[in-house]
Amino acid sequence: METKVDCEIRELFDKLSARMRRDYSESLRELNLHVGQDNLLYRLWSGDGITQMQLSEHLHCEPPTITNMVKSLEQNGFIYRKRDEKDARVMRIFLTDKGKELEEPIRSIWQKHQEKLLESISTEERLLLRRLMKQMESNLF
Amino acid sequence: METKVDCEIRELFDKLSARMRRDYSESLRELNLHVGQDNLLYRLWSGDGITQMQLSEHLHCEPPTITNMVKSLEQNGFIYRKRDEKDARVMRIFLTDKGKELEEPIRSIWQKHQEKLLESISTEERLLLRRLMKQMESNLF
DNA sequence: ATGATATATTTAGCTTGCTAAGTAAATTCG
DNA sequence: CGAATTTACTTAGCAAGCTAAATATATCAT
Repeated sequence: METKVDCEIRELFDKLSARMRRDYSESLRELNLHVGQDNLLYRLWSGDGITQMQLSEHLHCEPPTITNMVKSLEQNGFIYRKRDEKDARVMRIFLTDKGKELEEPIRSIWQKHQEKLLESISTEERLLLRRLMKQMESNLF
Repeated sequence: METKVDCEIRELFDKLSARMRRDYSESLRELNLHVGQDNLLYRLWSGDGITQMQLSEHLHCEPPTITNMVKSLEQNGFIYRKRDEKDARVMRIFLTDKGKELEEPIRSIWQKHQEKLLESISTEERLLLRRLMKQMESNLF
């Protein structure tokens, strides 16, 4: 009985996150972006010039993943890389104007999807949901 | 204020699903499996011999993705493919013994992760969580 | 100072996931 | 019956994400 509930939660979570990913993917395509790149840009909006290592920590993904994402974003003119002056090992990542211009449209896409996701869920329920998700998050770490 | 809650839910959801994916990935590696392959096998346990098209619908992913997953699982000896006798276009997918043997260890991995995820969350809260997730799911479709 | 170790990034190679375009078989319709 | 359409799958090519191993620079300890 309990196991069944848990299992449905696992399955639901799986289905939901896959579905959200696909939906985001579709919306972001209009901006010439891939899923995940929005999160990287988000980090840069709240502070340019951080290192790939810092991005890797903030986005919870491995350094080679950052290398690839950064390469792709650079080729598309959204960011540029500059070697650190003090430490020649580190690369610092900066937004181009083109990259800065994406903040508004991306935030608007996020909001659109959030609204759709949380439709017909009350404020109290949203708060509860957030609490439960924070609990789950701390369970995993 | 409301927007902030929504936004945190989006971010939390993102972080949680990425984290779960990484954790599953690590556990499944011991079985020589990749994340996602477990779900495909799960479908087959509840009924062998379905077509790639049916897999594609059940797993909510595109036919080329199924082609790739099936190819990889076949090369590793977990499944085999057989052309349909009536319709030469369709491929039917079957479990090998090696594939059938994975059911127990995979279920046990799932359960282990579910327990960790839902630790310290009461049965009432789990039920509520499930309801909210079902609501979100139907919002997206 | 120099040899060993640690850190930041890259490269190679894999799978999941996608789209667009191709192939082959079945079905439909004139 | 035969041409057009639909259906099932494959191929090619891309990005996210991973691991393992390579490279290059810094730092630490002797």
